[in-house]
Amino acid sequence: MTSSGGRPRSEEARLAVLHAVDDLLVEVGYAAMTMKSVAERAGVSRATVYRWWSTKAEILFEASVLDSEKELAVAATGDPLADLTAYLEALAEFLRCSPAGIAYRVLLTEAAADSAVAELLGSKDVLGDSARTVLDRVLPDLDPSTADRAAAALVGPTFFWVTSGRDPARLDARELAEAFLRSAGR
Amino acid sequence: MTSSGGRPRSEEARLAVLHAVDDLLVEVGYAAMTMKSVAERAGVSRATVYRWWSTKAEILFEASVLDSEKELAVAATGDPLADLTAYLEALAEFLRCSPAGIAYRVLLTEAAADSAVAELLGSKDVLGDSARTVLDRVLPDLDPSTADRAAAALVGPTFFWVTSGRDPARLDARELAEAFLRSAGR
Amino acid sequence: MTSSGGRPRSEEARLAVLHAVDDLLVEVGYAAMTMKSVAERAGVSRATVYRWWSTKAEILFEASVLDSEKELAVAATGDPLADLTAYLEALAEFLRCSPAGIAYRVLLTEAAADSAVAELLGSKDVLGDSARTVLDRVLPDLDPSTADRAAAALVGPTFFWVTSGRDPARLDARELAEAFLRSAGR
Amino acid sequence: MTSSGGRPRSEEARLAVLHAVDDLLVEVGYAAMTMKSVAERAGVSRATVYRWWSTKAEILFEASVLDSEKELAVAATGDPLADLTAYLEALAEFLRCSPAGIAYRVLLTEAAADSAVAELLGSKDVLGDSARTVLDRVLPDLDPSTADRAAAALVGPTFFWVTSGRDPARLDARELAEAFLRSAGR
DNA sequence: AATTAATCGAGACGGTACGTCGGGTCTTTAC
DNA sequence: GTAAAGACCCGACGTACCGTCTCGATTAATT
Repeated sequence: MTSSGGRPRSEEARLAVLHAVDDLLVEVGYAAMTMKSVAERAGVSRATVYRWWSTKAEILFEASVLDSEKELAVAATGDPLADLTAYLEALAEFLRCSPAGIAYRVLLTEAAADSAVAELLGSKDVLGDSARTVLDRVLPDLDPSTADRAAAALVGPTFFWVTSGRDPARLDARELAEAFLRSAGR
Repeated sequence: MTSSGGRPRSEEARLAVLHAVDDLLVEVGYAAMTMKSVAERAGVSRATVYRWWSTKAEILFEASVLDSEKELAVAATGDPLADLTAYLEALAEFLRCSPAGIAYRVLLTEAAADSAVAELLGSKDVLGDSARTVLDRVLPDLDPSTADRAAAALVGPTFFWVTSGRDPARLDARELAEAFLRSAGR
Repeated sequence: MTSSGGRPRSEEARLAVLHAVDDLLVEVGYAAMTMKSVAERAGVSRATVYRWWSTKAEILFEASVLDSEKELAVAATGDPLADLTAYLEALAEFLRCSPAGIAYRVLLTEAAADSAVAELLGSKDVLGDSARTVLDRVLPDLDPSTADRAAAALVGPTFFWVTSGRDPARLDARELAEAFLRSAGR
Repeated sequence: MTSSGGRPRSEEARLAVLHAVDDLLVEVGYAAMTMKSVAERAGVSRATVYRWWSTKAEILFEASVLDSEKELAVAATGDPLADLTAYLEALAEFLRCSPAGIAYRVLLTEAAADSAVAELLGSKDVLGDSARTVLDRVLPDLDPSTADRAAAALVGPTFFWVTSGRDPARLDARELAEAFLRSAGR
């Protein structure tokens, strides 16, 4: 038997850690978010953190995936332009404000240098998946082999705008949606 | 007189540090690139590093700006499509391989959590400037007030593709250039 | 309960540090005996040293007190002159050769400039106590109010001789003991 | 000629350094008295300090010898007891308060570990010389071969009392002088 | 007077120790 | 068998002083 006897894992501790990571990320940033501070914020011993996660990145990834799906989901209206506009607005909000979104951006950069993080991210294409979900709806006859290029064309401008710290007020989701449809030949 | 007396700053040491950050960034990544390792790689004392730069980010920024301009410059051919294609190819290469480009991406992410880094980056819009230079050439009648949105539309897809770790071989600069011109209405 | 949980302090580490200061003091002297070198010699991390002692002086004091009592103890023979002679010989040996004695001398000097060290030393009068123990035996009717002056008269010449670096071979403990008894009116 | 031309050494700088050392020794102690702080206090560049002295100890020794002789000199009264009492009072004052005296005590301790300092001190027996000068006067028929033991008997108790941080008010120079004469057999 | 040469202040240089902090591990007791 | 407490070793942090060095500027004695 794998688990005979013994004290069961504390779900309370697990969630406390995931929330602590979200909080600390927006409060002090990735570099200053130490395993020690996570443990203290969560009211958990450091050993407990290490028992379940090896690195900051792992905790962050688990916390990010936990929230990203529902934050990037948009209701289908039947109108392609409206759907795309809603998605781009949700995307900007996600990247700019949500702990899950910020965590995702941080992990993307860490992945550039740390192959373990890269592999972690490869296991779930958060942004690509959400974009393709919307694209399947508004462009049902899209060639699957180029779907990810279309996703990049859709996500890219907003992603760059937010990531490069430009003024979010000057980001016009509707215009970007129109431009996307126009370039897609529609 | 402003600076009488004293041993002059060693330009040799300055360049050694700037090259050391470039090297270390690609070799071990941002997090593992400690001030100590920078000093040792540069063959310079830690005190000398701290004398001229406060943080890793400052060194990285100076190193990045040093190289970015010439790496992102493309010759004018007279053909809009060719110019844009060449630019997007240089951009992908810059972001994916160049130490200066990787440094820039790292700094963008750090800026999300560290306002000092954000301010640093605000002093020079490396990617935006290079994109606008090309846009001025191929779309001379572009409204200046929306030039940065056009720049984001041009840069965004490639930026996202590279940043999210997608296969560079499947990135088609010519197609992206065409899509951009199409969405721009020629 | 006062101290439940937690790993107990390593007595091994404590003794290793106390022995390391003894060794280093005689090998390289007080100034060159850095906290770093103490930790390395003891095979202990610097953090562990700092966890239990704030300064070199504190370690040295603990190490000194640990050994001084037994090194300065002399057996009672019943003969005053023999007892005093034996004590002065032990005293010279202690001050000149014993790590504990050298540590004590160093601390006395440091106390001149550092009030924290002065307070430390005030908590235990190593030399005075040992001298009074012998004096109680050989001069039982000594006025307690002047016992410390008698102690200074007994200890002083030997202390000065050794401290000022004079030839130990020319130090005659018996003669000093006789002179002391003579001046004490006995 | 050995020294043709060139700017002569600044006597002003020399004295400024010697005074700075005295001041700093009593203000911050030996350990905290860095070469840098000496230079700054003296209003002199560090290079100038290093040009003329190799170590703190050398500066301290030169400063100490400069003052010690006159501070330990006592007028001859013709009365042995009065002469000795005056000397012991001057000695206590010197060791306890005078920068030169404190410097001397510090150097004695450093000498225990640093042979260069020991050699420096061997070049001039400040305390022994002063004691022998007085002894020559009050005990003219003293055997020269045991003069230094007598000096130790005279100086020792006061030296120990002050060095071990005992209350100076309870130090009775006259009583010590009487005890010395008693033990010397008149 | 012009030259020469050793001095001076200033301050950057490569080192090293400082005392602190976070890394991850381990040991103990409590649940 | 998990959890909390906390000591352990390790190594980077940013600072300060070490002693050396390269400057430009000053200051006499020698040409």
